[in-house]
Amino acid sequence: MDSVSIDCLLFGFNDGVLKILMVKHGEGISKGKWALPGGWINDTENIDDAASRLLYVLTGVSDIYLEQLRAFGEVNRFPTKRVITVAYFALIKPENYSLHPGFTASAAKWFDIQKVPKLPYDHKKIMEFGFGFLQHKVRHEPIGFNLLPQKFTLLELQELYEAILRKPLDKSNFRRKLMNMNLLVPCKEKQKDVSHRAALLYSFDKKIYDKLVKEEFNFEL
Amino acid sequence: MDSVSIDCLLFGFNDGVLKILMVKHGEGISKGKWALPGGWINDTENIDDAASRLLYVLTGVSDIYLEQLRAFGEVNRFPTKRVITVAYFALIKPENYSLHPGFTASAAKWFDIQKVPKLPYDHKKIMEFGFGFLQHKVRHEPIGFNLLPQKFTLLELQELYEAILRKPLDKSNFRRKLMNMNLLVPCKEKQKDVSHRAALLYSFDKKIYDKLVKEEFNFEL
DNA sequence: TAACTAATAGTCATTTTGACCATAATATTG
DNA sequence: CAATATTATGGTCAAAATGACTATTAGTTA
Repeated sequence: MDSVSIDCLLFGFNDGVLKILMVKHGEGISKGKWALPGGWINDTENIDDAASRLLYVLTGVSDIYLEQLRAFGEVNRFPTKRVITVAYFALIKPENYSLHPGFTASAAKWFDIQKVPKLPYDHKKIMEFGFGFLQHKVRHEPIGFNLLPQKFTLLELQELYEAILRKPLDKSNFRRKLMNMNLLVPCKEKQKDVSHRAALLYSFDKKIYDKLVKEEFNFEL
Repeated sequence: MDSVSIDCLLFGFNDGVLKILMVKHGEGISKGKWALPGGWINDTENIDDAASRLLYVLTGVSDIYLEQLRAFGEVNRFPTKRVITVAYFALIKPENYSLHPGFTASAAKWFDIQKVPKLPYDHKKIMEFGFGFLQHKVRHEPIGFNLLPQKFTLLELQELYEAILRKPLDKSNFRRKLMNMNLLVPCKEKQKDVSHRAALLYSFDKKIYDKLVKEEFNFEL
């Protein structure tokens, strides 16, 4: 089973910017290049488990929900032989995971999605597919639980949506729509250390969040 | 490359009922059983091409748009060895394709989705995933071009939606929503041989249809 | 203290929705 | 042939949602 591989596409959100987790290959034909964390599936593990394992040994990131994107299987996507890869997707808070490169990775780093270096194989295609998937997802499921800090302001949430959808949203309408969903619960706390009026902090109502994930939901703004 | 297979999930619509295309295995460990059309990927073909080829040799169905669903890779999903399968999905009009079983298939037949026999491997899981995919798709893309005859009545279209969503829809509201999309063009023809008032026939406006496929679209009814 | 920045709240016309009701056009039946 | 049945088609109406704004508030900083 050396003909099927895994590639992981992890999105994070930081300083108002969408990021992608990449590793530098420490060996093999693409040594020295940055690419998506990935590797070979063992014969004795489910592919979902292989994705978790590989992500962990390469980057140190574990205990996250990896969702399958799809398989990529162009004949010549890999240079030396025919390799089909199954891509996985996740959203996490970068600050909650320290990166520990290992196995075939000599480094691991978050890249601003707009500043990703040239990628080997069809990783650019995978990335673009995954970003499209994220754009679709954000419109039909609540998102943010895994991307924002526990407590956040409405503007931070809005900036997340704007970064994913790549378009400006109306502050007032965004606010109204979110509040009508009952998805957010106000904390008794305010923002600190800002050079203007401090905003109220909110957190997600886990119950309603989970309900909306299942329910089919529409968020066009 | 004998460790990756393809399985195809084809939906059709006939007599107001959703159908699934299945083949009877003519050889191998599941000889005599009905299952999704599928087989092995060659080393020298893209997986999308493998899906088209296998569907053709097994059932005679060709020239359709097959969309990848995802890979299924539980360790024990296949009895004799470790096999990862990539599932494909399509919507077609059964009456437009004559079935010619061949290769490892001794028969090919459309099954009412509610009356599918017990399936081998994880084909039931694949079918359920595909049906969920279809339910999601119908809410966010126009659907029907590949499922309904060239000219159809509004009630036929509504019955298609009801079969997929598995819930009754309000006739008047359905009509209004559809008409406001400008997706349908009235033909100058009416239904024939019905024992009640004949309905006007419609067909899809291909341009608007294609535009809506791309656009992100919302259809909650 | 004035200027600035972002938070928060509200307005309002328009569109969309959901749940109905009414009438029209055929076909079948008694 | 009149009554009945069946589906088509069109309309109503209140409630909710949307999009594009405007206004006010609270705190910072020059």
